[in-house]
Amino acid sequence: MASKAPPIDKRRQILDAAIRVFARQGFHSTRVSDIADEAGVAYGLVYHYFKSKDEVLNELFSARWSLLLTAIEETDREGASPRAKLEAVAGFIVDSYRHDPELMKVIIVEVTRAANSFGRTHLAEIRRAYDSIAKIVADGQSAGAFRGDIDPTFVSMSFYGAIEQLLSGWIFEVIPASDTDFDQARSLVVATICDGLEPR
Amino acid sequence: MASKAPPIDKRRQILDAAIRVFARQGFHSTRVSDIADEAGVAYGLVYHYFKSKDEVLNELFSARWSLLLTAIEETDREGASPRAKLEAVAGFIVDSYRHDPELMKVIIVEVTRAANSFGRTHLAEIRRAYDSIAKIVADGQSAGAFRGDIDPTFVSMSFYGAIEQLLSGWIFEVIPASDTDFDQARSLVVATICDGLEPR
DNA sequence: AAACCGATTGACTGGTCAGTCAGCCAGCGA
DNA sequence: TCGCTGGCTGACTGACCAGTCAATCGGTTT
Repeated sequence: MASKAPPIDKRRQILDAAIRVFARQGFHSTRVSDIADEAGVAYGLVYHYFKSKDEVLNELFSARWSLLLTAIEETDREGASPRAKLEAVAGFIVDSYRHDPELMKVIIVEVTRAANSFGRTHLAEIRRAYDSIAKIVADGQSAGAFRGDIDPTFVSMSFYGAIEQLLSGWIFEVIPASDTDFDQARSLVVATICDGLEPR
Repeated sequence: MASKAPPIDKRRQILDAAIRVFARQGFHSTRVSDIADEAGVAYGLVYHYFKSKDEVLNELFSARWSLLLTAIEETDREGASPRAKLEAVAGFIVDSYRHDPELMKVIIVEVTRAANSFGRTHLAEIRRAYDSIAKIVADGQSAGAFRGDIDPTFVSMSFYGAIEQLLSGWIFEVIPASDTDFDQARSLVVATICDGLEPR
């Protein structure tokens, strides 16, 4: 019987359509009617499932970002070497892009880098990622694996900023994006940061 | 006599007002009337000096960015060590923020990181900065000062991304911003990148 | 078969601005 | 003194679009 199938279906359909349209046109220049058209659904239905256009983006961001936070915190708890932890974090972010470039484009361009609009709304969630990375670095310093004369917060921002800039480069086709490039990028960022961090 | 003083005056007044208002409210949520009010000038005068609201931002960006490009290319031509060159580039960007935080906030938030709107328009100019940095790295590799197994483009993106993320942290008060922090940040980014880059 | 109910539809409205334009005013040259 | 020019003014308009809502549809319960 599975009586409650349809509602979930259409809602998901709208979210998926929104990813495609936001990625293509950007949040500000997509009309709600664009989302409805792309989803093959009536205009009003978008408002049946979501309070506003903003809420659609919020949901897309929060769902994905919480996966990322969980992955980072999980990695940290697993107790590998600090360097391996950073490698895992970089890997997860890069793989997120590899797996669903359109969604990651929307998240980075419209939220993470849109600090004046949606970035503000989600600042606490975003900051949690910075903090988790900083914690990995700080623990690495306590354990003597990283040198202690650098502020972990600075390192965390640089590390995340470097990764995000590489993603942006792929997103806007400033730099080539093949599977090889993805793997190289991950090692590069970690190697660069760590070889600068490790005691000499 | 200096007969042509007034026109330049008001135009500058509008640009300065725009910096303040864009920094405070963001480009999208400032009305042209906000700029006019802030400048103490009639609404229509903005359109006397500028073709559109967009053109005001374009002018702010291009004027400042070309200074940055000149500074980078100048530094490169001066023939110091590759590491010193990168230090100079990082220093110039950080000093730009220290000197005029509001303008740099506007440039980064509304252009550099707004790759879907103004970033697109100015992509070529932005890319020139990446390319200049990549050239410094590539030359460093040829000279044997940097190890050669890393793509200069990747390094350039990571380097710039790290700096921009630190600026964003200051702009949105995620990390503290004192003179000491500025100096530390500059050395940190360069130290991290270079100590990872230099042959061991 | 009749009442009911949530999903679905899309025409319509209200508010918001970017950009226009008709004209004002101050100084200058004739 | 009288145009004349060009910086300057701000009320107005046309376009755009998020969000509303009254109506319809299809299935389920009584």
